[in-house]
Parts: sequence; structure tokens; C-alpha cells
Amino acid sequence: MGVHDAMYILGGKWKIHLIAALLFGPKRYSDLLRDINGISGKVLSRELKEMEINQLVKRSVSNTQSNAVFYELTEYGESTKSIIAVLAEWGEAQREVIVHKNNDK
Amino acid sequence: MGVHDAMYILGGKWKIHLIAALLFGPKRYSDLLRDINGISGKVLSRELKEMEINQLVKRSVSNTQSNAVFYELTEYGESTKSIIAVLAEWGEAQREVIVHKNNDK
DNA sequence: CCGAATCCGAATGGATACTG
DNA sequence: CAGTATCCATTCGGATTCGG
Repeated sequence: MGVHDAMYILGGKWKIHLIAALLFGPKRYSDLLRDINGISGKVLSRELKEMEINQLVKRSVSNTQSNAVFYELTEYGESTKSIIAVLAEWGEAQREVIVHKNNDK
Repeated sequence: MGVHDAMYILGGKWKIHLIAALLFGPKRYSDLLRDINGISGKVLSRELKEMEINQLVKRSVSNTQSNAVFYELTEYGESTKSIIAVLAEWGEAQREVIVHKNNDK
């Protein structure tokens, strides 16, 4: 089933957020670290690497400023725009229904 | 932003799968346990409870057979159909691109 | 049958220090 | 700056047992 495949690639806490952050163009590692609330450097690195392996993002080193690394969506990554859009729309409309999560205790 | 809200409600490993499993009508706890591959009873209970709190599903006890508990999507839960549909479609189309995940080592 | 409680190992993830 | 490595606390989650 397709849902499972999609979740395998897009699942986890951060991938959707990362894609959303990259929707409007390339960003540097440090920009992503600042823009995405709550993510740590270690986790950001790992997520980006996974997404690179799965062809969602492209990593490139600036040839003018050294030490600057940019990430951008591939064409494949951009094919998730429709998903992000639907998610955003739904989340926007239904915001007031959120209560809380159960905390296992 | 709406994406964050949506992920807060639908995030985690199982919620999307649970919604997909309930798309075509109510199911019993034991049916879900069997149908959803890899989930344990403990985790299934917790996920269902969270979804109940957030109004995605409705829990009801059969009045004919006792000890039978059914879960079904609420109207609100059904409003996620469009999300599931887009995810399924995308996952279906892009299946061959999957490679693997990075394992932190 | 449904699910809560307990036990316990595995995986996750933050903080920090370090390297090129 | 962009990561990697290490340490460690927290969380997750499976297996089992127990109760309504």
C-alpha cells in the first residue's frame, strides 16, 4: 500500500518540517538549524542525510564562500508539495480541535 | 503554521495507518491488532486513546456482544481522507525511489 | 475480549566537545 | 561553518501478567 511507502520516506518527526522549510529555495545548514524550532544539530544532520539518500534534497557546497553548505529540494522532493499543501490546509482549519497527547503514565 | 498542527495530531508511527485501516468502517480492537502489521497491544491502546482524545475516532462498546469494543472514525477523522489519499497516491507513484534509511552509525 | 500495569532492553535525542 | 563523536537521560516499545 502506498501510504506505508510514503510514511517510510516522510515519517519521523522532522522530514515534513524540513521540506516545508525548503519549499521556497535553498537554505544553509545553520539556517535550517535556526528556523526549525526544537531540532538539534545531530538530528538535523541525520535527517538531511537520510533525505539526501532518498533523493529528496540535494546538498551542495558553495564555491564562493567556503564552509557554506546549502540544501535544496530536488524535483522529486518538490513532488511532495501537494502533500505539504494538504497537510497545511487541514492543520490550519482544524487547529482548535487539538487538545493534548497522552503521556504514557 | 498549519503543517505543525497537522503533524502534532497525525504524527507518530501509527496514526496514519490507523486512519487508513478505519476508512471503510468500524473495526474491533482485536481486528486492528491483527490488521496493522507490527503494532503491539500496548501501543495500539495508547494511539487509540490519543486519537479519541483528539476526536479522530469514537470508541464504543457493543451492546449485543459484551467485551467487544469498536473504533470508528468521527466526522472529523474522516476529514483527513484527503490527506491519506494524497499520501497513498504519492507513495504509490514513487515507490521505486526508496533506497533505505541511515542507521546513525 | 479489552486493556492496564509492570518489567526491562532498545532506540532516541540533547549537550558538549572536537575536527577539518 | 558544518558536521562527527561521545556520553548520558529519557522515551519507546515488546512481552508478559493481571483484572474487569
